[in-house]
Amino acid sequence: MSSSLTARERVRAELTREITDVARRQLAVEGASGLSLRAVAREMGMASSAIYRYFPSRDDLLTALIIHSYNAVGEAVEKADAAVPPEDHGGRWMAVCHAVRDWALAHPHEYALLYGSPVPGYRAPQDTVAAAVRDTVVYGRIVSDAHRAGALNPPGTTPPPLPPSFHEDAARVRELMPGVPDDAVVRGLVAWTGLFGWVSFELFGQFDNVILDRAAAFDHAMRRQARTLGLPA
Amino acid sequence: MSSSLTARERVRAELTREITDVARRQLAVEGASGLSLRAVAREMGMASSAIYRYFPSRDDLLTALIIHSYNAVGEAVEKADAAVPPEDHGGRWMAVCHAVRDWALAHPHEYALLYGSPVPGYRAPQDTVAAAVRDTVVYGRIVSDAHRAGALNPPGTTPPPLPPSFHEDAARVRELMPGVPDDAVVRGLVAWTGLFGWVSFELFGQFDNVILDRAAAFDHAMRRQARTLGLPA
DNA sequence: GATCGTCAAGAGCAGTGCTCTCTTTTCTTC
DNA sequence: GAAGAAAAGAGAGCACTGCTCTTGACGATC
Repeated sequence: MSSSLTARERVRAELTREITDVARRQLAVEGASGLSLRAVAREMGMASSAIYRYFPSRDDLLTALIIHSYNAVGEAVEKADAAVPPEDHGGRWMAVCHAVRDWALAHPHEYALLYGSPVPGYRAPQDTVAAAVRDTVVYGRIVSDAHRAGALNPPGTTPPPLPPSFHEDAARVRELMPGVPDDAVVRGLVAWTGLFGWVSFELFGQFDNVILDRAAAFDHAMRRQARTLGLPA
Repeated sequence: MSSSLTARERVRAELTREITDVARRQLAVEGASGLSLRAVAREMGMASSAIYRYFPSRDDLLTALIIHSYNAVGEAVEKADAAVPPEDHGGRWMAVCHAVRDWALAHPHEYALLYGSPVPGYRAPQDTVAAAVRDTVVYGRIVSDAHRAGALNPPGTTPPPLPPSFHEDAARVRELMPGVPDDAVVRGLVAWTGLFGWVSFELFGQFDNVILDRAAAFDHAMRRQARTLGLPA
């Protein structure tokens, strides 16, 4: 076992994992601004300076947590999508919506870290993007599948004309949803941002004292978004 | 002048205003996490402890800034709405959208403070809500006006059935958009959260390297949202 | 004119991220 | 197996933070 891994490398990997685990627990309780390297070190019974052997700065530790969280929500979305018959595109969309919301409600501070204000100086190194798009990849596949199956019906009204510059932007988005025409791309973007806009409003307090049956309202709103997208739900 | 205001009260009000001004400048540059009471005191040439005569804690100062920012975006939305003929409901909606986005782009850290993650321990005292809904009040008036004018046409497809519990929630929302039926309320909510979802995605980096002509894409997306709402734009 | 409330200032506490130095442990090479 | 190199831990210390407490000065009030 553990071929070509020295004892030192093994304990280093183990300690790195333990640090992120402790940090993740602190993040879940206190939020990003309450995450403290010294507190992590204290809980692990080691000197605070020793942490810097594993993470060169607090921001690097935060970045690790961000990547972890992106993967967590991405995995939740992947599982939710896989549990629905592939040809039921509307059901897959709803499953993704609920997966995002459920994960956000279960991990509010982590959701805030991903989709709220960028906390520290400023970040988003290149390492994060691969993990960051995992959920979007799933979503793009749903839209693409629906279009290929001819299930992506635009709403009855004639759409406003597309700005000429959007064609290039749509081409970049199309890498995630192959074959989908420009007009469906913009509808896809509107629905996707609408999902996160709703979840953020709910999580960040904008619905307080207004919307009380959050689950029901969310479910209905996302069914409406499905119509915008062109899916029956 | 300044009847019934002693000299002490006047200088106190003046100093309070100056503190918030300095803090607001620091917030604009550094962001909420970089706002420091000591730095504010330093810039004003006074002892850090003296600040506590005016704001009992850092969170209280932040709350004052939050209220200020809510009023700023509310005022921008009000002005944008007032500049469009009242019967042009679609134009008013687009004006509000662009007002929100323009203000957010001009004051990214303040936008993050309002619609991003709740930064410190947790806040939102009752004082903020009056200021927080100023923009929503304008929006509600547009939807209400459009409905009264018979301009709020639902899309062709038959909507999914409303959950029974939504009727009570809709009643609360209806205080901001009198007379609007339940189904239009939910469409109004979807469009409103979609606006902020899009702006947040743009501001918080989710569109980086994907959407480049942000202004054009935003304008088109909000025109699409107008159709969802039932407005021609 | 004495009194009382307000305000500014300074010192100090506990906490933070981070760096530097020194010692200990572990791995590699002879 | 011993010697040298590399890595890891520990501790002190710097500059910073929010916040509290005490002390002294000023201005309004009786």
